[in-house]
Amino acid sequence: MKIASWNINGIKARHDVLIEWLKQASPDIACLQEIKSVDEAFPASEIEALGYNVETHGQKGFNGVAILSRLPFDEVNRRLPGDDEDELARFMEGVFTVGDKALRVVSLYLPNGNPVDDPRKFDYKLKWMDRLHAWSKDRLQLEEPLILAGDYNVIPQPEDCWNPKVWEGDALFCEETRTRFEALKNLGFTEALRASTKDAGIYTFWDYQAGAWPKNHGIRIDHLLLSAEAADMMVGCEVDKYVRDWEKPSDHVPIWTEISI
DNA sequence: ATGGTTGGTAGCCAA
Repeated sequence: MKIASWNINGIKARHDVLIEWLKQASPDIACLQEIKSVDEAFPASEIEALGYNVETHGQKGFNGVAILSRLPFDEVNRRLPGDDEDELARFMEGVFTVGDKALRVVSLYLPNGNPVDDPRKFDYKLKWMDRLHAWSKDRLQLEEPLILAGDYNVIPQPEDCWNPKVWEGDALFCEETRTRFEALKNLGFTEALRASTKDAGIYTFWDYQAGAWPKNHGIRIDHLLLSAEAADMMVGCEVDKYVRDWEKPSDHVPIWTEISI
């Protein structure tokens, strides 16, 4: 079973590119971020025609996540618990049945957090990470295959960006952020890409600005975290870098893992 | 050091 994550940067602008990628990559489950659409306006018909069930958690203008799945949804849970005031659409969980097993897949869009001197941004990010930690700790007690897929806005290590000096002090790379990402993994998650390769210079995002893509000035911020039960079944993990060269690309590219469930 | 681009939206904000 192939499970993917992709920040598409707007479903309206990316619809045709998404359809083409779904046809070529043929994921069983695709977690999308930054759909930038309310649920009622999400263009689901062509996606459904390719055999996908579509569930969204959107809002007007920005943010918004979705899960596309060939398996029927047993359950959909929207919003990350821990702050009733948080209205931003950044988190949803789909629950599926595969054979006699439950499979849980989360599509998450972790706050960017910049600028770090603005508590509405950076503190919000850190608190959101703390909430994700608490939610994950709880879910792991189920001892089920669980995959946290999404745009984490976290550069885990210096080798995950072109030039670490540029990212010093940035909310994506600073100590508070990286420490929390490490703590999340230490609950018992396996980072799919790093279980597949230790190579430096693998990126999932290249800024639209300043020729970042042709210069390969990228960062690795889209991640798949697997519970032990999912990691035991992992066959591989890859980044669909070729999509960044298409017409009207997202600034992110898909990342996916294959699990033998 | 600075500037650079895209998407959603109708202001500029978010990235």
